[in-house]
Amino acid sequence: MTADRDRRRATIHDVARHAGVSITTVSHSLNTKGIVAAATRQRVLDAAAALGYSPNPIARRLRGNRLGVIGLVIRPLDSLETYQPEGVDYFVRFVGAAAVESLDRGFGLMLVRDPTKQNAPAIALGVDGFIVCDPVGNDPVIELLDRSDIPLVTVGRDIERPNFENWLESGGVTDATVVFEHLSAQGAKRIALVTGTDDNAWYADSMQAYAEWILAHPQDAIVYHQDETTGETGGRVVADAMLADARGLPDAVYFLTGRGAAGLQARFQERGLEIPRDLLIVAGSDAEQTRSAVPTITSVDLAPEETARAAVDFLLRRLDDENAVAPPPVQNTLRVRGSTTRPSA
Amino acid sequence: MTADRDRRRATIHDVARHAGVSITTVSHSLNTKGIVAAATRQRVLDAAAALGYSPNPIARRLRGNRLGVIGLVIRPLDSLETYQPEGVDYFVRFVGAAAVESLDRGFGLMLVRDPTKQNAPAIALGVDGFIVCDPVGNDPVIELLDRSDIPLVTVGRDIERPNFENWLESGGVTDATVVFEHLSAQGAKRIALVTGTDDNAWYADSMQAYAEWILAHPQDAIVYHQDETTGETGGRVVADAMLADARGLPDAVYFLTGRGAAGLQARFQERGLEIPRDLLIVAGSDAEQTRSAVPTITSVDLAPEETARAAVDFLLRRLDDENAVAPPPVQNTLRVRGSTTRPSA
DNA sequence: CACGATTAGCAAATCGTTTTGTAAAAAGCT
DNA sequence: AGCTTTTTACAAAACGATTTGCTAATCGTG
Repeated sequence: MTADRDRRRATIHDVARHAGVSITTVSHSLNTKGIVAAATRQRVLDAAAALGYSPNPIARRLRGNRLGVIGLVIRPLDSLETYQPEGVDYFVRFVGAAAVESLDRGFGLMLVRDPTKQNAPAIALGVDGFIVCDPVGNDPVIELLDRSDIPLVTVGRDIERPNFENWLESGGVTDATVVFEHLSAQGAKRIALVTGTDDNAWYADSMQAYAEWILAHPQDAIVYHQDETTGETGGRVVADAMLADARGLPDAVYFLTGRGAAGLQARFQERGLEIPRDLLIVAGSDAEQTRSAVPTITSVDLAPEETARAAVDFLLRRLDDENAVAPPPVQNTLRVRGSTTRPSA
Repeated sequence: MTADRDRRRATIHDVARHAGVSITTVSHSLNTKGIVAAATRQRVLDAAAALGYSPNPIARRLRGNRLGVIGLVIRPLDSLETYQPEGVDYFVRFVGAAAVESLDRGFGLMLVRDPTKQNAPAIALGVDGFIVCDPVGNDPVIELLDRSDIPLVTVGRDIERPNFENWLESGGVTDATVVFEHLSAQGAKRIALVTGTDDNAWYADSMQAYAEWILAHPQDAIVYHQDETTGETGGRVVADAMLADARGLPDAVYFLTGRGAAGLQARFQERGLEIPRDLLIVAGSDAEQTRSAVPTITSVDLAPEETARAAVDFLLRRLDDENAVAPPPVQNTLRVRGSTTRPSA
């Protein structure tokens, strides 16, 4: 089952010898560079085919060419000490779609941890380009890649880097406004917002949209921040905090993380509230927990697949043209479900 | 925001010049090879730190060292003309867990399409090792990697390669037997088996277990094969075929793909059967569709996360020790749900 | 002080490509 | 024939590391 002869992979030298020419001529023939007589070129091609030769991508890259790999960093997963993506629906779907799109375009997709960390695989800085998903403010990963002259594209902007332009919109002001309008249409008068604790654009934009909404529709500002890594438990904690709040309960909650929203709903139900009769709930990202909760929870579908494809496409365009411009934002949609559908309506 | 000077990344030569030594000494100092005076070594280390030097992984790899990347090929996704992983629960979870485990061990995980195909990224053959998930019989990918002397580990064996030993068990004879026993305990007397059309070990082992079961518990052999890429639609097709079968309906169906099982159940319900009263259903792999169907469908949990971690660990061990031996099979469990739970029971 | 053993450090080869510069051969022109 | 131009092909220099010899310098020891 092992290689019959211990013959290593054929190199350009083998092809040259086999065709009776120099390695220069081989290289030129294969890459249609330089000037090579048609007959010679054919001879080289035949020799290459006979030997099953394919150029070594590593050697090629060393000389300055492309490796055919793009790196993907998912920041929110990164910041955790122990990577724990289970149930993090959005990222799993994002990775899958990004992989497919890259592969279809002839690139491998490499998943990498924060490349600024010491134990990061060294190859991280050898790839052709990077996609950074949901960077934090003044993200050191952007800093590093930028300094290393590696093209990069982010999904969601770095809120502390107004001059950085290579980013795609991913959920933002409009999304949040659509949610508030929906809640309002369902009769909500006191809307609460719950974000995570990361310093990213998604949270910042949602906060801003909330502030603007309140200005136009006066009510108490009810905002909670809950560490996104706490998942459903975190949602329960927020529910308890709301129940203990002297200002009284809101009549609608916009919880940005899907798992958190599910935990919040479950805890409120345990404490005797009926959803959606007593309280409306919307999750800012769709997740299995929002789809399988009872009642099912209205969620923003952030369209991770489409976003991933757009990100890969944008990066690949930038590889060829440094000045390629970002595509228009991906259209997200609100999936209205049981948690905001009053039986009467 | 761009690099202030167009200073490229520092090389070993820069460090050597800065420290006033030769590049040999730099290399030796950094890798603690050779013999270097403590003072010199410190000087080199300081210079390297001052310049922010880190060795170029590509150059390193060219000389024969490790790249720090492992490749992952998911065969069932590969065989499709258009990669379409949506809803394929098992693989998405597998990829996520494999990525985490690799990253934690200092390796990047690169997703690759069938590297035997022409348009595959060239780098595919430059990685340190490969994991191939669910190889088909006499898999050309194994052939290629083996010939290229790239260490590889498969999840599920290649059924036509009895001598190939570097594989992990993934669902097999035991799983299927457990399912048949469960169905039998719930009163089933005519069990049908539905596999996909791929030529892999999972299907083959299930077929064999079925054959053995029938031998011990005489009944008609009712076996269907349905292209796994057809998803829920495929499940409906099988249901219709069973309804049209002159031998009459089975009283239990073991459908290996989760989406297929969900489609089958839905179609039977449309045609007036009540599940589980009239027919028991078990899915061979868990999926969102089996969890959210009504009733929920009993499924085998193939433990993709644990399997992925075991595969990465096995491969990494084999990188260091060619003779490392495969770990024991991962324990799968049967998640009993509504589709096989008779209210009476 | 002479001698072998050890310690330090360097030049050069190597990995497999691409690219640059140059020389030889062929062709074109008076 | 003698000269310039165009073709064709090659040798050699990158790319950035690791590793192999080899030469000095230092150290013990009798």
